[in-house]
Amino acid sequence: MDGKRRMMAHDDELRDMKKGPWKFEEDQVLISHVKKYGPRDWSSIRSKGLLRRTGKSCRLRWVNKLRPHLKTGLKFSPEEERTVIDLQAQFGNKWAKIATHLAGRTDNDVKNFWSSRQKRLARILPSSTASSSTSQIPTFDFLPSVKAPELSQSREEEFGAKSQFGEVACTSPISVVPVEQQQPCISFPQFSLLQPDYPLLLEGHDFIGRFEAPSFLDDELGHSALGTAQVPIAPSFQASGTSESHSEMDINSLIDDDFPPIDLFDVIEPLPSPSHWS
DNA sequence: AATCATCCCAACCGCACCAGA
DNA sequence: GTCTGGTGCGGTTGGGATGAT
Repeated sequence: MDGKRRMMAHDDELRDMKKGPWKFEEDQVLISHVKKYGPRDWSSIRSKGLLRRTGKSCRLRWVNKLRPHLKTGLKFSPEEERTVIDLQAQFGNKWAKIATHLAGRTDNDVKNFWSSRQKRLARILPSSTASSSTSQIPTFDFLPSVKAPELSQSREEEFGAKSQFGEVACTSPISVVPVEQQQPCISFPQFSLLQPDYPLLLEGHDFIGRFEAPSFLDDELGHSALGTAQVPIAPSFQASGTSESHSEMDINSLIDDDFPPIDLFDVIEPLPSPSHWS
C-alpha cells in the first residue's frame, strides 16, 4: 500500500471511530482489557476490534474515570486546594506533575479545578484578566510612611477590622505600608495562600494592585504559609483619603462591607487566635 | 415556572516526545 | 537519519447541573 492509500485508510478508520460519552458496556470492555494486559497497548483495543475508540480515547477514559481509587465526584478539600495552589506556584501548569501529589486526583481534575478557580477570580476581578500586565498599575512619586501591623498586647482591640471581612481570615488591622516598587500599599497582614503576584483590580473601588508573595510574619510566628497581601493604592484612592496620606490611613472607612469578596479567599485556612501569637 | 448565568466535568484536539523499524 | 505509531500532556470545548433572578 502506498503512502496516500495508507493515509486514506487511516482517515476512514478515524471517521469510523466513535466519539462522545462512554457507555457502560464500553467501560466494561476497557476494564476487562486492562485486567488482562494492564494499562497499556491502548491502540490494540481498536486494532482487535474490541472498541471503536482510538487508543488515546481509551487511555483517557481509563486514567480519568475507570482507574481504581479515584475520588470521582468529590470536591477538592481545602487541603487539596492548598496543595494545588502551592504546587502551581512552584511548577506552573504542570497538571500531571501536580496530580501526582494528590491521591485519587487526575491531571484533568487538577486542570479543571484550576481553570474554574481562575474563572471565578476573573469574574470577581474583571479587569485583572483584561490585562494582567502590571504596566497599568499607576506609579507614585511619594511613599506613605510605614505602619506595619504591630502585634502588640492591644491587638485584640484592633481586630475590629475583622468584621469587615466576614469569614475571611484577616486577623490584623489593615495598614498602609510601602513596597519595593515605590507604591503605597494596603497590607492585609495575615492572608495565607494567596496566589503570588496575582493582579488585582477591584471594580467600584479606587485602588488597584497585585498580591505579592510575602512572608514577613512566617518565621516569627511559626505560621507557615502565612503572608501579606499588598495592594498598591491608586491616586484617586489617596486623594479621597485623609490628610494623613503619609501616615496611617483609616482604610476601613474606604472599604465597603462586602470587600473583599468572600470567595476570593475561600482557600484561606483559619488562623490561630491572636491570643496564641507569641 | 421560565430564563439566564455560572459551575463543573467529561471528552476531544493539537502538539511533543520517544522507541522501534 | 527518518519515518511511524504509541503515549502523555496541556489547552479547549460542549453540555448537563445548579443556583439566582
